[in-house]
Amino acid sequence: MRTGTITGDLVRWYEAARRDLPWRLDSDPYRIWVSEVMLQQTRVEAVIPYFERFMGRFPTLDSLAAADGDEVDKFWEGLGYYSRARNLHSAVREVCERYEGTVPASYDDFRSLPGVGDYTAGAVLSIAYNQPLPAVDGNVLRVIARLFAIPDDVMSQKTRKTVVGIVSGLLPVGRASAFNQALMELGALLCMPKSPHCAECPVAHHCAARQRGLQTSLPVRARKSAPKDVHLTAVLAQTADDGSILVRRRPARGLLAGLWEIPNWAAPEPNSVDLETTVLSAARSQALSNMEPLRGRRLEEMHCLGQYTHTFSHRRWIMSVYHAQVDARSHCREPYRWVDRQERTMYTFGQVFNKIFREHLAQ
DNA sequence: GAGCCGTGGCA
DNA sequence: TTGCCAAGGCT
Repeated sequence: MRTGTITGDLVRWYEAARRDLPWRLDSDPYRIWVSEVMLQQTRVEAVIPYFERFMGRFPTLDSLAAADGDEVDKFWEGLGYYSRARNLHSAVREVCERYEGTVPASYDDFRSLPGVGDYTAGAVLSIAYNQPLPAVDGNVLRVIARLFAIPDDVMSQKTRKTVVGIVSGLLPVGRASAFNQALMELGALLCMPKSPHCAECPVAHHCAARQRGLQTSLPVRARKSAPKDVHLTAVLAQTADDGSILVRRRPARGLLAGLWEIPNWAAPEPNSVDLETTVLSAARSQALSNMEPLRGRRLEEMHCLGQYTHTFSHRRWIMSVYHAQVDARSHCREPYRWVDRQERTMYTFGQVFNKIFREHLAQ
């Protein structure tokens, strides 16, 4: 293998090995921006179908700016980290108002938009405009930590700054786009977390970790704390006449902010020793007191649909789900709403609720 | 700095 | 089953 500088070897490899991804068809800064936001903490394979669908509906920055927020949510449904969609939506509206619809090339201007941090600002401006800015994500932290055998926790701000400095020093003027993408592509295709493919790596001969046999023990990352258990009771109320269900909008801030849900509440102390009938009657009385639209009504029939466990990044829901039948829709106000099967598909739910729908409601 | 904020794949 | 991970940002 012909060898040169890290930068040269990396860019040469990238030109040959780069994947054809939908956001690499051109250098439209809007498309690249959307892709970068979707890719935050999310795998490429998961993003591709979402990106295609999103760009089909919102092909231009203006079309996204003009869209209704609830519709944007619907196109994000299932991707997670929903504040990304809200921030992106609000940011493109700001670009329309303040920059005449053109993604600002100024780092300070672009970086100040909601949802745009150091990484995203560097990535979009380098990839779309070829600006010589570092774009340090998880891939780059790993690749650089190995190439330079950095033994420190890569999650710390200090180490991150070190890596930013190293990348800045390697950045080739005029090839920033290819270089930044090359670092990330290397992390995704060869320099992977578990078993790096060093034999195929274009910069293995530059790699301090490989020389010292440290390639699988680097980078060092602090361990994340385990998600905390939350016990919930949820009631899927449904009318006997047309099968409408009662849904509720979640608060604008916090977990699954602004999305819709099957009404639920903190379960009283979980006591598995209780008889089923005791638990069921408790859920019934809670449903009647906690769900405002059901207050003073009669539940025709109620039974347990099962227990659903859903793990978020920092929390685990253990949710007992009940089905309650009522004769017809009752009066209801926000945040509650009765929706029929067709209307339901227009609302955005967290995946745990969609799973319950899939398993218990006719599609 | 540390906690919050989703999801699905995989060992 | 559990833990780890994947192109982070906000408070």
